Amino acid sequence: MSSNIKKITKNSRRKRFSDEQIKSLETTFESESRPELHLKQNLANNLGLQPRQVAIWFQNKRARSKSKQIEREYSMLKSNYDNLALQFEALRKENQALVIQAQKLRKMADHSKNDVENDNKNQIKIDISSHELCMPDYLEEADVLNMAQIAEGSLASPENVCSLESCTFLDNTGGGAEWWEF
DNA sequence: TTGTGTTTTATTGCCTCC
DNA sequence: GGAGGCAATAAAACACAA
Repeated sequence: MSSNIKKITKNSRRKRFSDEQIKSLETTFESESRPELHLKQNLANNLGLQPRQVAIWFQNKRARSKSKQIEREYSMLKSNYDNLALQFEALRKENQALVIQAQKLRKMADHSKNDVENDNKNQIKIDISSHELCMPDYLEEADVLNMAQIAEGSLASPENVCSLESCTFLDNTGGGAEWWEF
């Protein structure tokens, strides 16, 4: 900025526009943010301003409007991001739980596979109270289990009799397998 | 009252369009 | 090449806490 212009600026003591002037400019801006020359000249005449001042006001107003719009968009994007981050964290935890569950199921599946392989050997021995029993082909695992429980006298009533499906045999990894010794 | 931060008016330099 | 727009910036005016 030249010193000449600086002097002019200092001497001419810039004043803020009146409320009425601002209101009129704002109203025009709402309908036309880039008014043509003749409209700016009309506004200047009506408001007692220089056309140059009106042009500068619109220029500055467009800049303010643009930066406010950017702020709004930023806050919207930030809000969306925060929501997505929350959803991501919830899904991450759910995924973690499912991975653990899958590992347990895989272990259980491995145990079942071993059982089937051992069935095929056609020789199953059960060690109950130091007695060793062999399980014939026609016996199911549940039958053997029930027999073992009966042998131990653990079945106090008929309702305690359970099948393979209803028992927790497969749920306790390794717990039920202790009954079998091959 | 004064120091400081914010808002508003104005300038400058660059770019695009006709 | 001139007119007009935009980004960056200066500087005056204003708001407000200490």
